[in-house]
Amino acid sequence: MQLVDLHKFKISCSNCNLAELCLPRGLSNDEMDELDKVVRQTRPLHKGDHLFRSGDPLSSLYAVRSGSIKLYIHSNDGDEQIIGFYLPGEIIGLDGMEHNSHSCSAVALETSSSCTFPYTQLTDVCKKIPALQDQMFRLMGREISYENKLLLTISKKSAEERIATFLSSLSLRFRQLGFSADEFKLSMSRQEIGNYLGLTIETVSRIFSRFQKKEYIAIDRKYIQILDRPSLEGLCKGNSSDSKNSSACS
Amino acid sequence: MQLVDLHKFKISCSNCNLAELCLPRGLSNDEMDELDKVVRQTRPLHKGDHLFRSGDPLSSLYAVRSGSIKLYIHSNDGDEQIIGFYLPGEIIGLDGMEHNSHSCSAVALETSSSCTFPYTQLTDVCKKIPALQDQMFRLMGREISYENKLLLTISKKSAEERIATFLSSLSLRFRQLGFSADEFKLSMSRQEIGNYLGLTIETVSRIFSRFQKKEYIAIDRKYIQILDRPSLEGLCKGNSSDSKNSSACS
DNA sequence: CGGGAAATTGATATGATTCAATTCTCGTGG
DNA sequence: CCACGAGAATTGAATCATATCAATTTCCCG
Repeated sequence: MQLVDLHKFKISCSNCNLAELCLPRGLSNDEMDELDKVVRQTRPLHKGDHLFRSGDPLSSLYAVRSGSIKLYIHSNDGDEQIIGFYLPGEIIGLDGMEHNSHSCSAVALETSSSCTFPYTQLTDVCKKIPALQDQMFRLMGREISYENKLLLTISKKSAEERIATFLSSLSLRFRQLGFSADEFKLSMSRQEIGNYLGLTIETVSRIFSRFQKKEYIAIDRKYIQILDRPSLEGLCKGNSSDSKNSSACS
Repeated sequence: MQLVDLHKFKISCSNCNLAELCLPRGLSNDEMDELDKVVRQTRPLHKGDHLFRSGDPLSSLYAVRSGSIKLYIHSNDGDEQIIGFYLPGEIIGLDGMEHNSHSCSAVALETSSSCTFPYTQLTDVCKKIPALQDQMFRLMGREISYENKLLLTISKKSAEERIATFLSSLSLRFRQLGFSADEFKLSMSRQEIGNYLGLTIETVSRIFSRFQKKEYIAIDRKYIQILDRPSLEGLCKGNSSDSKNSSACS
């Protein structure tokens, strides 16, 4: 097999199994062809590789295709805050649309790949395809709602509740991707989980141990199993130790 | 003067002194006329009146015209989290674009007025006017960046730093509106400031007292004066290090 | 005026952090 | 292939920042 054969692997939204979760959601076949003219593949990212950094001009938006990407900002006195962990089908770079330059940085947590949508071309296609504009608005609205909820979690919840919420959210997203909701790998370190949730690494570790002792979860290094979903989701709502009634815990 | 005379006061972006901060930013005169066909006035809101509530269908986006509006969400166990305080020229309702229904509630902190942009009409105009779509994207990107910074503030900063950041941010926004940056009225209660920043009312009160003793500020009930801006801004190193318009905090 | 919510201030409690000491893992090179 | 070293994670003890509890005081608003 020769190098030119790689052309066969040209990224295409029409053939992508993530299309229904991702940018092309809601597009007709013809419209998707238009989007396909714009989308580019990106070389695979290795753990630690940056997709973009804070301050870079906004050349593109990106869709995670495989693996996972973390977004973070830093303050000028050195603090770093992780904004989110992004899984396949999720769009990153939206924050950069304010000033046409990225205000956060994106780094791969593991070997990952992404699709690239050059920004000016993308907005041009949006102008031609109303359904794409609608979807862009939806995605940005989702990002805003997501951060609203995160704000509530960090500002109002105890350490246990934050971690329960984090695990429930991951679990839900894996299910939506067709993976197991009860058993998955955490691609981020305890340090990163703590940073994201406004906790120290020690607190994260202690709470994982506590959850394991209570048999809410089983955790081995990076691999985690949800054993008692009702209890875990009870915690998301703030009920200290009530294992009854559960509901969406995003 | 008769009631019909009120027609004279039909809201119009073309004549609005906030146009450069608000949705019509960057539009030509012709384009602004298109937007004017869509914008509606809303009856004045009194303190405590809701513009919309969580769960309401997204009928419109709103621009604050005068006064101030707070947005908040609540969790299913009753916690409430204030997401932001919105001043004239700022757009609210964007979070509802995910599911076409509001995920947070908007309430007036004082007598306020707003402009209403019926959502379907607005997106239709966006499809006709590329510059308006661009501006919508910018505004949504701004909202996302704003929440990123807030997340950092709440998750990584001490109580003093959070309050200093809050005051600096308000001050900056008042200046951009053409009001005094050094002397203004806090339209929100201590309770609401605390809720917004993830602190209790007692902590907020104590820190205001401390800042006053140190002569960073003078505060009399709702009226506040910035006396020592450098010290205050020294306390809020926590804002994102974007080199562009890095004026004050957040 | 007068009642009640909002704000202030002080004393105490506590959840999470910090400091410290191991233990565990994994990648690397001999 | 194994041993080694360094980072990651765990666990315990002490500390601290902020919350909670409690008591006034202030100041709107009716």
